[in-house]
Amino acid sequence: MNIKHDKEKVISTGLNLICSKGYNNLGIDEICKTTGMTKGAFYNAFKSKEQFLLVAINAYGEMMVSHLTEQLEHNQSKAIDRIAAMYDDMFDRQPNNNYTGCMINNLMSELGVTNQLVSEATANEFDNFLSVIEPIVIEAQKDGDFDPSISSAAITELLHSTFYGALTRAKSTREYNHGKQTMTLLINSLRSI
Amino acid sequence: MNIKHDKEKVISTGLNLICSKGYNNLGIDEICKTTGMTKGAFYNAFKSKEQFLLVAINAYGEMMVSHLTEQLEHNQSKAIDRIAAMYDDMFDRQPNNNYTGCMINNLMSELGVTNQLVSEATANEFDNFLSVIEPIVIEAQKDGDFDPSISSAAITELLHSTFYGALTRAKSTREYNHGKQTMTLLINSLRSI
DNA sequence: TTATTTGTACCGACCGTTCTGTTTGCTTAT
DNA sequence: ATAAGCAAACAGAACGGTCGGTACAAATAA
Repeated sequence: MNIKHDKEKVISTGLNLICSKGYNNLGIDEICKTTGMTKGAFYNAFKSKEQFLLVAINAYGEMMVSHLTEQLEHNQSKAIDRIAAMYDDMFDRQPNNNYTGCMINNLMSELGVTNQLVSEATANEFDNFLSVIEPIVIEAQKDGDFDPSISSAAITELLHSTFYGALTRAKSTREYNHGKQTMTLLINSLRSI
Repeated sequence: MNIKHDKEKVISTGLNLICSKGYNNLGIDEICKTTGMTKGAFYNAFKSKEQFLLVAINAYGEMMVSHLTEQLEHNQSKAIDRIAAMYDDMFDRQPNNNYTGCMINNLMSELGVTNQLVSEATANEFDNFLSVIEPIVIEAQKDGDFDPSISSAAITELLHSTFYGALTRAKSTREYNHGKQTMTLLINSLRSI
């Protein structure tokens, strides 16, 4: 049961490739070559390219959930500020990531219409992200920073949808300040009084 | 000099195919077969698949600009309501379009990182859309519905970024009411007083 | 041994593109 | 009017390359 090129490595490498090149534009050969594994090992570990994608989506989702959780965890600053800082940080990372954006958002867009399994998986991961953010939104409502009469789920969805829209735009402009400003304006508009 | 399969038809057909299948997942053969033309005719009209895409982006952009202009043109209702109605209408169309979303948004996501020409073209079309919407935002500011102290460009960008984010999400959930509610919440949050 | 994992050659299908040859419709000379 | 000449438009077979996936023997573990 010794796997030379363990799944972990292929997944994390392939994940980055999918992020930057997209799914249809990425070949198995390139995944293998980049990882340093061979096709035999790849197809021994995954039954198809699609299944590999589903595994990668899952891994990416878990990664992001723990990243978001960490970013949002309680510290000295207020909930609304932690939310703002999290989105700011996400945009700040884009230049270093060559503006690859978010894998989930990219795949929803590329395969949402044509691949049922992928669209279900990405929709599911999106919901996972919302589940991490919503408690902090509720906290901000309790702080009186967000209007408590508005559904916390609706606010959370608005926040993350806007984030994804601005992130997609950043991919083509290769510029992240507009995105940061857009998120800031949104959060300020949601601020009660 | 008579062109049997005039460009117009190929472009409008191919445009819809790109919208629903994406660029990398769509072959010239399928474009030709769907349009009823042959490869000879296709490559006589376009020098490459990429050039065809650029032409299609342009055609789609013009189509959307005139559509948006029409939707937003002055009528009995207030500017802010026309904006809200436009986004509502856009979501209402999604089920009929099989949740293909917006071609510009899709291409920004799929090719933004890997294709310079396409990312420039899509960024340009996005700006064109903003140019159509911003005057109506200014009108809403004059009506006192949007805060006039906020940059109209920033408000417009926030509106359309959120729209794109929610549209992408709709692709994977195949459901458009969340998107409509998100846009409504955003517009109400932007409403002054 | 026996079972599992790896490396590599290979398959058929499909890709974007180019090719050759044919049709088409306009121009021009008669 | 009509026929020759011509260039653009068309049809669709063919090309080299790449794709996802498989076959199978060698290597490695149990």
